[in-house]
Amino acid sequence: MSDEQRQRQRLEISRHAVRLFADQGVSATSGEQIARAAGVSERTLWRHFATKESCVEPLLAKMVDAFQAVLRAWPAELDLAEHLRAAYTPLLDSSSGAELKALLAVVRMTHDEQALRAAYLMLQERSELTFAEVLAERTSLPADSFELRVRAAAINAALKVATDHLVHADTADASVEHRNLVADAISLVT
Amino acid sequence: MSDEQRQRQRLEISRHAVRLFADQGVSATSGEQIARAAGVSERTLWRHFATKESCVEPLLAKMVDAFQAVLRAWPAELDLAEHLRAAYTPLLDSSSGAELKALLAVVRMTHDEQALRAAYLMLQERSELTFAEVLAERTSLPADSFELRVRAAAINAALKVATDHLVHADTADASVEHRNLVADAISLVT
DNA sequence: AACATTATTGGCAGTAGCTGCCAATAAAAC
DNA sequence: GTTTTATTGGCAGCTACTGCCAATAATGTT
Repeated sequence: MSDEQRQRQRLEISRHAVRLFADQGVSATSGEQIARAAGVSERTLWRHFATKESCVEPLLAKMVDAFQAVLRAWPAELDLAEHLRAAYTPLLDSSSGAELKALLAVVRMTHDEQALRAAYLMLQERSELTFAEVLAERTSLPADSFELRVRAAAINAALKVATDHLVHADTADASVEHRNLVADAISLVT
Repeated sequence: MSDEQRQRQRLEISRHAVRLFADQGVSATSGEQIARAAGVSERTLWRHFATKESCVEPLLAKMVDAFQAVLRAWPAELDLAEHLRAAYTPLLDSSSGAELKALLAVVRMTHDEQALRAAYLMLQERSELTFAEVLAERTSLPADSFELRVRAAAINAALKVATDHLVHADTADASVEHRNLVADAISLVT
């Protein structure tokens, strides 16, 4: 229960941080500002996040979770790309349109602010690990095998490129576009 | 010419930084120490590197360069994995055994020190871009195409996983082992 | 309901990574 | 040999972050 509270608070802080980052830029936003906006002392802010850039993590993690859920629903006998095209509508489902816009805004910001990009890549690598776990359940591969890790990394990389690509030319319906890009990318590496 | 001098100095600083990092750990090493060890003022250190972690970049870039050279030598009609198995001995050629050990030590350190891992991932992403350029020359794919970027990302991810895997169980002849791991990994995603 | 215990928070002081600014020195151009 | 230009160093300063202790809130016990 206590842990759940903590996650909620982290997400709350994350929202404020992302809004400030989007409004003023990352480097122009101080930890003090984030703390004040979130109604918390600076000291506890740093207890929740190691760096100010990592404040975006809880929000981004929602995207990762959504994708992970799709992976979990993947029947082992089907082609992954096809499954994605059929079942991948998680962002529209699990979050409001505003939230999706915020997510894309963060990813877009990572292209200008180096430190934020680094935080983004760190999160991606964590997601790679969870993808590997899911893959281990859905396939016959051993959980700690080299092949599994490579495949998880490839899927992760495909997801990253697709997301970056979408962010640069964002269309009317980003969610549908993202689904297709991800499916295309993954069909190339599997 | 001036730029070449600059690169040399960066590499020189990088060596000292890596040695200090390996000896005392990253967080226990201060920018002042790095500067003093490299015989340069702290101010100019920060002119050369944006963060102390990024001091490892010039050294790591040598590994990337080596791999890139192998990619460049890839005949378009051959299977990439086979080509790698035949032609991939760059680390032994281009650098001394001590330098290879230093490289692996850095990669190993990235697993304990978060900030260093972030710097490592940033470098990897830069290498992804250069891989894409080389691929554009060696294949018939358009230089800025989505498919090309996905393939470059997959190769990059495979290289990363293979390197990480090697670092955890380093054998007597790391170079040969690395060649095989990279070739295996890439054959899975191409 | 009152009290003891434990976890979470805040304030304060301090360290260190980094930046801007100007003077000093070195390199290059002429 | 002098003017110009690029590189370096020193200093001051900001802020991201940490350790430490007190305060408050949450939780459990009787």
